[in-house]
Amino acid sequence: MNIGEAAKASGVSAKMIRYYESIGLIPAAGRTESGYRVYAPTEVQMLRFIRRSRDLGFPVEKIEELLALWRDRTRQSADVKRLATEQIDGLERKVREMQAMIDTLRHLADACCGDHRPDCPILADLGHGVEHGLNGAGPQGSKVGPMRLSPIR
Amino acid sequence: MNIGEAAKASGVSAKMIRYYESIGLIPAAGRTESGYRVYAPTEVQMLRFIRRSRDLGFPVEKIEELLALWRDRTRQSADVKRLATEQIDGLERKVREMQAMIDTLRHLADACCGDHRPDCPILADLGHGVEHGLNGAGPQGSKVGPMRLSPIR
DNA sequence: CTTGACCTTCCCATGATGGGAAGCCCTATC
DNA sequence: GATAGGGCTTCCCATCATGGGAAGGTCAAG
Repeated sequence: MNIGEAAKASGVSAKMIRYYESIGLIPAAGRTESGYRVYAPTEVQMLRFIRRSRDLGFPVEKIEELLALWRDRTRQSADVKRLATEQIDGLERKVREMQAMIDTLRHLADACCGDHRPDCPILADLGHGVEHGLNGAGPQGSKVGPMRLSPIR
Repeated sequence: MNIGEAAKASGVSAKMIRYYESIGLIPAAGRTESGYRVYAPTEVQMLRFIRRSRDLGFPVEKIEELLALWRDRTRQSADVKRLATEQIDGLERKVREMQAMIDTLRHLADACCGDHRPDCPILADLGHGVEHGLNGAGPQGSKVGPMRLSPIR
């Protein structure tokens, strides 16, 4: 099985397979006499493992740990579960941040009539940087809200 | 006002101010005789605009458009609103993707007892790549679900 | 005049991925 | 057997927004 076939079978692009090898996430593949990489079903399975982990949002660094646990017959499932719950927590944090952005944006967009006239509360907010009253209840409204979030990245 | 003061006043780091200037997002700042950048309140306001737009998740490319509309007295608020709703749509798409990951992960984590034993449905799923039965109802369950998502990025 | 805090430019790194060039290899077809 | 086309190899570059740091100039307070 050469790299193209392994890529198709695993869902990981040939480019990424080489990359994963270069950073040591997977061991160096065997080679034919002419230098082509050769993959056994075991290695394809490992690539599928990686692909699936990526699909769940795990960074390569964490996938390294997951792979180590996968290979370790004496692992403790608690370690795996911890990685999973940490991943959940990280994703939920990002979701909360983005949801806050969405809430602010929707509030602003709702206030913008979106016609041919130039007046626009969205630009007014961005330019002025004032409180935008997501809590319409008045001046005693708490200052909490979807503002000043750390960037997503 | 030098770059450090402008950074503090706007919430944009000096490093990023220089970067924004280098990519043409903001016009080149004035200079003192000795070469220090000088910022007027107008420019600080523009930086705050950028900072706030970034906080709402807008990429620099879109901020360029927002700034252009901000400066354009003959703009149509519909254009601003379109940018905002596109941003909302993009964020919501990402939230949905992440929520699907969270759902899958939570399902797997719930099935993992997380003790000292090596048996782990999380690793079994990642390694085997099988259906993981989010719909516990049986074999007739639909195949839809939080699988094979495009990466977040 | 020295010291420390600031400024300047320039280079490098991130994380995961793709694009592309230059060159070798393999297979099928003529 | 020659040739064409597709696949493989390595190497470099780009992304996107941000930070780190080095080398060197500048400013203000003591």
